[in-house]
Amino acid sequence: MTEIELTVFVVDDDHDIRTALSRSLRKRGYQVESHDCAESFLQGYDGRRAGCLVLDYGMPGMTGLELQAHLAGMDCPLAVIFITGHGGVPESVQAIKQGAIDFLEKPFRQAVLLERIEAGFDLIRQKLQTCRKERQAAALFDRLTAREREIVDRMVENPSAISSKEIGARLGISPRTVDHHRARILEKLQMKSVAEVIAHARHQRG
Amino acid sequence: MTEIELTVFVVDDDHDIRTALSRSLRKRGYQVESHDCAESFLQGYDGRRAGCLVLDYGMPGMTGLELQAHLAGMDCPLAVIFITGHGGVPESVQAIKQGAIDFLEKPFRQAVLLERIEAGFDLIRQKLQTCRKERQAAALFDRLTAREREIVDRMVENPSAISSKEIGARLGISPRTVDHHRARILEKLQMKSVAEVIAHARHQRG
DNA sequence: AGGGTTGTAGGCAGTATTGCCTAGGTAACA
DNA sequence: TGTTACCTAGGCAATACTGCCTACAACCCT
Repeated sequence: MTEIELTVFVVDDDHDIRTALSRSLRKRGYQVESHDCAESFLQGYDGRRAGCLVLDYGMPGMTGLELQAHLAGMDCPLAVIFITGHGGVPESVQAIKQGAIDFLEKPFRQAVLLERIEAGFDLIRQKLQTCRKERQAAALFDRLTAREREIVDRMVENPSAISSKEIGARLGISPRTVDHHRARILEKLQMKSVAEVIAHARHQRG
Repeated sequence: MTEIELTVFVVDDDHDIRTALSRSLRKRGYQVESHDCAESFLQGYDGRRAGCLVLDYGMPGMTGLELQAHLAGMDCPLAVIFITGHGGVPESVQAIKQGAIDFLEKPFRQAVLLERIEAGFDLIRQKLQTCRKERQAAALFDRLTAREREIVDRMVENPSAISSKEIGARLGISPRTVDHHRARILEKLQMKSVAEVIAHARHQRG
């Protein structure tokens, strides 16, 4: 499996911290990208690059918390680690509740940050792994035609009425035609039973 | 549906806070139970009573964090709200990561605590609801005999090989006997298709 | 105009499932 | 020693599914 390159994104309005962190992380072999504000980061981020976001909590303009909330809405492969000079308990509570993996008060020891970054990378690797599997499965379903998908939907919605007769009645077509579609569906999804199709589809859609 | 009585458990070594909170909460109609230490709470808690645990973070003996961790291991219907005099950011981060719904610094406004207690109650009501449904479904599966459960397991594990012949071969019994068991299974689970059984079983076990 | 895709539908043979019947063996239990 | 529950397994008939074939109409694209 090709290992995806993970990046540490550093977003902090404090120039000294940015350069210190960047240099230190690069020296340790990390791919680093730093920005002086949330807006600048967002401009260069496409929603697909993966890694850790080391994020200052209190910045002029869009705050770290706002950026985190915005990213959470995009469901992107980033683990957020807050670093803050003045944040307190309520701020940290909200950040963690919103999904940050940690909230460090400046000054912090680099060793702690490095450890958190590694933890974040692990998390993201796992997330990407899961995501990849889901995409593979979704790709199979995408090959179905509209009618075929409709039939899968009927079966998923109501697994107690999956006979050709019942589905045919629901869709107003001949049971024989349902047989036909079902055969295509099993073939396209590379599965051997309707039960398997339903199990997979449910797993995907929740 | 009978509404389950939710309790606010107050655990704090500070006598004044205990009495003030208890009185205030009781006045508002809450069922309150207070303890001066984690051990005392645990002695009286059976793992089933539901509600909110308003928990002091720093107590002599077992700390609030330790109590929370212990309760988390029991998967009990309690929403934990920390209150603390001296805790800081790292403590609050750990508490939230462990599943606390909030972390309030003393002194806090009662209105805030009340709001959080209500949020906790909502959460717990939802959890109980989900739990009830799961138990109902599990109760159906419990009526299966060992052999029947084994057959369900085979079908769940490998939904692409659910024909009587295949399962019979795996279990070393006649396909005809598998037919028999399957019929019993569908009858006992009140379902109409193998696909339905698999979908439900998967949903239950993850 | 021709070719590909999709949805529709039927025939036919082989296989699978289902419901309803019987029936023997074993183990637990009163 | 019965009784009960469970696992086993077969017969038989009705129903359903599967795989292979054909066929036609609608639509889109070239």
